Amino acid sequence: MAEQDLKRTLILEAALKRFKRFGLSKTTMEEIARDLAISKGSLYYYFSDKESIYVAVVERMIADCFVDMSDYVEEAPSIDAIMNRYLELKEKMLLEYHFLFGVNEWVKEMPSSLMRQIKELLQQVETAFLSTTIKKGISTGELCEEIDTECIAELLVSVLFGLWVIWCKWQATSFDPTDRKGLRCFMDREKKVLTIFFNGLRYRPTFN
Amino acid sequence: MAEQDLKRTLILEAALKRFKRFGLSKTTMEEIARDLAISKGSLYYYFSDKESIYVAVVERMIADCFVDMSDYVEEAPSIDAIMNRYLELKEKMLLEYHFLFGVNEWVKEMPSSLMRQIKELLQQVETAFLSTTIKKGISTGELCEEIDTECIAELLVSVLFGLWVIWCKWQATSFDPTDRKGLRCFMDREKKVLTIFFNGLRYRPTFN
DNA sequence: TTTTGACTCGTCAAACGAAATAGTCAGACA
DNA sequence: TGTCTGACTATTTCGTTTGACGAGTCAAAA
Repeated sequence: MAEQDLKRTLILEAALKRFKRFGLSKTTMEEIARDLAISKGSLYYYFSDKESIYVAVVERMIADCFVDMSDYVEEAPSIDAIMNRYLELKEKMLLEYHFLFGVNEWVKEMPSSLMRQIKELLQQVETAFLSTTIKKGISTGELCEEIDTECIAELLVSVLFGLWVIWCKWQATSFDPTDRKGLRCFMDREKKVLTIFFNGLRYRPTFN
Repeated sequence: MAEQDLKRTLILEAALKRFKRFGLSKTTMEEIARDLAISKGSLYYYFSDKESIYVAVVERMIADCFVDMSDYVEEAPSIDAIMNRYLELKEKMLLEYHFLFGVNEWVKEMPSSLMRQIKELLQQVETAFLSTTIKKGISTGELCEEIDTECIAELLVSVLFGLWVIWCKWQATSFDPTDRKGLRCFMDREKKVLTIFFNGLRYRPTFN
């Protein structure tokens, strides 16, 4: 049993390496198997299909990334501090996991149900994080008390996601994850939006 | 000369009717000509190509829509009032001109240079409008004085545009402009974002 | 000067075959 | 019994062809 889990983990690690560099559609089961010096059939012994490997990989990755963040929210001195660390994390994620998420595909085509699922997962985690952040802000008196936390967190996630999508789609000819300067510029926009947005949550929430 | 202008106007009106219902790619020069009971060749006497007709149509339409808004900004009692009218206008535009802008295409494919042009135009006008709105807000003391008006207006346009794109792309299976309920829901989000955003511009702009 | 309709040419989408790849399974092995 | 394999099938994807449609031209007519 523990043996099985170990094997699964090995497979996920090998898969991650491939997905990270080539994305979902450009890595084959054959290749993953070859990297591990096993046969393709074995992969199907541990995982029901390619999608489930992919989902597992992404889940692990997201969990890893956000574990630190969640811890940090507890001890952070202020909303601004949380935001800065959040932006750092996001920049690193965009840089490193651009192909894993298959951003290219999201931007061009109609999203497949799998991609919807991944996007849902990512946004859920992000919403949860922002939600606790807002709650913390309220408890420390930094933010206005009358905020519908969940709703606003979700809205903010949408805003950030939208900003990202149009960035990928319109700014460059095709989004180049290694273009540090472009990414910088994008992160700057995100930062500005976050700042204004949170500033807007401090007092007088006139929305209903 | 005036004769020519009249003819051009007639062509643009006929074209608008078609574009509005079927979009750019699904209306042919033949059809526009037929509607006017003239030959296709005549169209090319007045316009160099299909694109230039399309651009002219869109320019007219945008100008028509924003003329009222610009006037209203002068006399409006408050930022909130402007926003409400702006949202009304936008809802009407989305409902009526959804196909004219070819939103479907934007969302799916890589944007063509024509679509970039149209998007640029639209955003330019919208930025100008929001910019004057912000300036007005500053002059009446509603908003903080230290705002980089142009920059923030542009940012806000991006945010709203992003919100719209992801709405079209992810929410429904395919965006249905006649789905009043969905549109309502979307406009609500826009309103919330605008409210929070402008609230964030009132005091303490801690962004640099 | 304006209009026409027959003409060309490029584009795009359906059709199709071939190659690549996901997924299956009966049997081997420990 | 639990794990693994490689040959097998089924499906997806990709490149090519082809035919139709529509943009744009132009010589001639009004």
